[in-house]
Amino acid sequence: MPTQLARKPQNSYHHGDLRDALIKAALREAEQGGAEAISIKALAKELGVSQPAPYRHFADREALLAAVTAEAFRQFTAVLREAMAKPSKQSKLSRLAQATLDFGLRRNGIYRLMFASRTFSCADAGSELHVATNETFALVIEALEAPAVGYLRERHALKIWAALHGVVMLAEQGMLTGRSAHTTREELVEDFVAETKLALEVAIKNARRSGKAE
Amino acid sequence: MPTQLARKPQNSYHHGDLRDALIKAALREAEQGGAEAISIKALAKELGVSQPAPYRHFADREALLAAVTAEAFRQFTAVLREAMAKPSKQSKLSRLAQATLDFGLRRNGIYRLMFASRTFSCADAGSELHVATNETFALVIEALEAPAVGYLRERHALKIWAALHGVVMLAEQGMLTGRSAHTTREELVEDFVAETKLALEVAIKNARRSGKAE
DNA sequence: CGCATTAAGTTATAGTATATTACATTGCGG
DNA sequence: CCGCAATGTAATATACTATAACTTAATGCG
Repeated sequence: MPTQLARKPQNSYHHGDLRDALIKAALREAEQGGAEAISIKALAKELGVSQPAPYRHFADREALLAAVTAEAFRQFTAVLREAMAKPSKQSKLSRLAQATLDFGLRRNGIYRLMFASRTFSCADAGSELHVATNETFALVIEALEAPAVGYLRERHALKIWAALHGVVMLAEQGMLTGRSAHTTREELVEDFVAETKLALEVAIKNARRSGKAE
Repeated sequence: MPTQLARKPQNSYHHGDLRDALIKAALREAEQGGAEAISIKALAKELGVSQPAPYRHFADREALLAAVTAEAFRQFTAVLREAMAKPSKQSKLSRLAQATLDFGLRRNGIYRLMFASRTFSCADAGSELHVATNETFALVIEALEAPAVGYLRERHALKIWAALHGVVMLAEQGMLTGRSAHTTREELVEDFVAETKLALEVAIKNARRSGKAE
């Protein structure tokens, strides 16, 4: 028998909270195999309901993936927030960066799911998924620990995010290992962190100077 | 052995060059929808052969994807090489970087296929796919226009590659547009190019100094 | 040249997935 | 208590991967 949630009636005709259970179970499946490992049929069987039951809660597979991806982003954000909160010798940005790498590699199936491209660009602007990613991005900006000077924070947040994303993606498929045995992933990430800090500092100084000059 | 026919004998029982035709047709399909858009069945129908025919040339779908991905990497490498070859005011690295962005966005389905993670890590070391990616990486190193000093070139090549990859991936799914309307993708890429040049220059200088000191 | 061998197709079929339709059950508000 | 919407089930259509068993064409060798 599938592991039921303790929340609602176990033996009843209705599941009780199928939608939530589907998302959680799908996340477990995606942990290893990414989005491809998520099968509506398999999830239904695991949760002890008929195959069409999930379609009461999600229009199609894409809709389920979008919800799962949003939940994954929320968990990601929570992990980053925790990493940034705990006291450490490292800077906030460094902790966020290393936590990103760690999340991306440890939970690589989920990470791949999060950036699987189709789901995000198909979702509309106000959607649950967009809200979730915005929160993640806000955290990256916060990690910069920089004052708001024009659009500089956003720009550098985008840059470090892109760079981290690239490292995680290349590392995930083993394109890093073997190319340069002398450089670890962590070192690459720390390089990007250092360059980001430096570039941001310089940019802010320039912006202030030209701002005063006006 | 007779040289392969460029065109298929249409009336013949045998296709003539089904393997190659499959790869080319699959690339066309992937252009829009990525790896998911590649269906053995659909390809067979399009090429006018029975559904199981492709299995004479590829053990399973994964094997086909690996071959298609390798071909995509070769095309990618060719595009980069061309961009680097033509005379320009820009540096080689800048041209390679912008060409990467352009390829990644214009042919985004193919680009996603190339970095779809599973195919690469499943292939073994000497495979066609690994050879193809190694060639791409060699081109990135070449674009740095730096002397070989220890593992510095490899390291910085990895960094710029990861950064570019991150920009392309985020841009592809629309995670860049809307976040910072003031910064274009091209500017982000150029930023990374500039930082890479600077960092590499400094690193080489340091390495030479400490090398002489020893 | 005749013939075995093999590469490269074919039809038929099994297995699994998504998704739709029509019907059944439950619990809740009026 | 009744109506009804929410949520489940059964049955089914469609699509894709993959295998098995058979057929055809080309090749190489005595």
